[in-house]
Amino acid sequence: MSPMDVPRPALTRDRIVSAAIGLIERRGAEAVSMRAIAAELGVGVMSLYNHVPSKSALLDGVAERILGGVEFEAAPGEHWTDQVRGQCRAFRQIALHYPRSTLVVMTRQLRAPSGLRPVERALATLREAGFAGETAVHVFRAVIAYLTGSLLREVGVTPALAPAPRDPAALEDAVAAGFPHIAALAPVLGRCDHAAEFEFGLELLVRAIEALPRDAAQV
Amino acid sequence: MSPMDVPRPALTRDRIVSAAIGLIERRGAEAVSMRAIAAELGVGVMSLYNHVPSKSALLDGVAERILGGVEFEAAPGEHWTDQVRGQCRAFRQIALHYPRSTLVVMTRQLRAPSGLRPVERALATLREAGFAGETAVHVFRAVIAYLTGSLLREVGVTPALAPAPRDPAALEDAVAAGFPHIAALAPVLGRCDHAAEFEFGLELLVRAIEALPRDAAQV
DNA sequence: GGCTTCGTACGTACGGTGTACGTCCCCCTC
DNA sequence: GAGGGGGACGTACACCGTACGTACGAAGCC
Repeated sequence: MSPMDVPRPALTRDRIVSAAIGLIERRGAEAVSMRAIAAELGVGVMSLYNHVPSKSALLDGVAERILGGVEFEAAPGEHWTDQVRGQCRAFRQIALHYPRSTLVVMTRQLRAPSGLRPVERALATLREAGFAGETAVHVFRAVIAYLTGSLLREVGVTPALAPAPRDPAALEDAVAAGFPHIAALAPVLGRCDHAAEFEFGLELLVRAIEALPRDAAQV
Repeated sequence: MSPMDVPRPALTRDRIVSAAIGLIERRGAEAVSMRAIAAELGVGVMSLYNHVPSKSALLDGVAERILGGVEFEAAPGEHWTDQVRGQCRAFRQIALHYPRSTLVVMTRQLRAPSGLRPVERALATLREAGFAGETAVHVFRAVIAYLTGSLLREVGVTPALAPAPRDPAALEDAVAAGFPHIAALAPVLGRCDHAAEFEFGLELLVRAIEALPRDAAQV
């Protein structure tokens, strides 16, 4: 009959994940509910559970999908420090592309390959740069920590101190409350060029890593 | 009458905040509900709203209380690099003292003085070390990013890659899936001494900051 | 072709959430 | 004692995740 002539595209885990991502980016992570996703797909709520065991697993799928979209391939002859920079910037790019999903992606610990591929690439770069196993992991974890903090700030999960002292009243309050340095730096604290801050800290880290002793320096 | 002879301690914003912190630490942040807090205090749910305008404001209070408990005073003659280290470690101490509240504290942007005091102390240290305003803020933000990422990992909000390859099967999977470096480093990746990792990255950052040009070096 | 089987979509229902609203009662002031 | 104000409380609403039972359409078998 006619309902068969307009078959909706089959309900699928992939379509559900896509709808969830769209919903998060459009209306925020806390607006995501199974009902909202079902409505978006024009489908009953419980039909989702035929393809996804739980909301938590669905969010795992969101993280996996987003993480899988990063481009991690390095230019062949690139210096290892530039490879590190490139991998960090690749991470930043996806975070900016899916800003409101960033916290979701970062808080899910996934064992799936899409989560391990960036780890593999980073460790490869560091070991080829001449860092022994133990040191490579230390460096890796330090960089990850910086990345996590930077990106969570940039997407607004964590405060940036940015729009605070826009008005002079807050500034007066600051100096009156015994915060002279904050008052003095208010114009600088009021702005936050995320790209510049990211590069500043990244350069700081890369230079520090470069100064570390290596077992077998190459290139 | 007799109900007056056993007067419950007056319901108070402070007591509500304390109950919330206790609940978060005992049963996790997602177990916090107005009903659970009220039950903990032996009180009706809606009575809470006489002292707290909303759950969000209550969580602000939690963040404020915890942040206010940090000890930021520096030893007088201390070198500025040791002051930086000390302030970072102070932050880590509260994070470890309230592990399950850490995400709540970090994701709330508060304008209250208790949130600004650590900022003021950090900026004072950096400016006294001879960093001009702009640079001081850049350095401050880089350190904050590292702190955020480190502590969120340590309290378990963000994955640590730690207990993954406990069993040899996962390791075999890793090498089979084309992750040779992960496989090779599995024993190192399997452990994560958070204190050591924290100090490693902190040292990396402090040395890098020390190498930065300063307008007026002192001490 | 007829029958069975199975996967998927769906409606209903339960226990949870934050909180708006109205009521009641105790205590303080006059 | 009378009046008033503030805090404690119960109820109610809209929403959440999801367990459970049902109904229907396609596929396999005789």
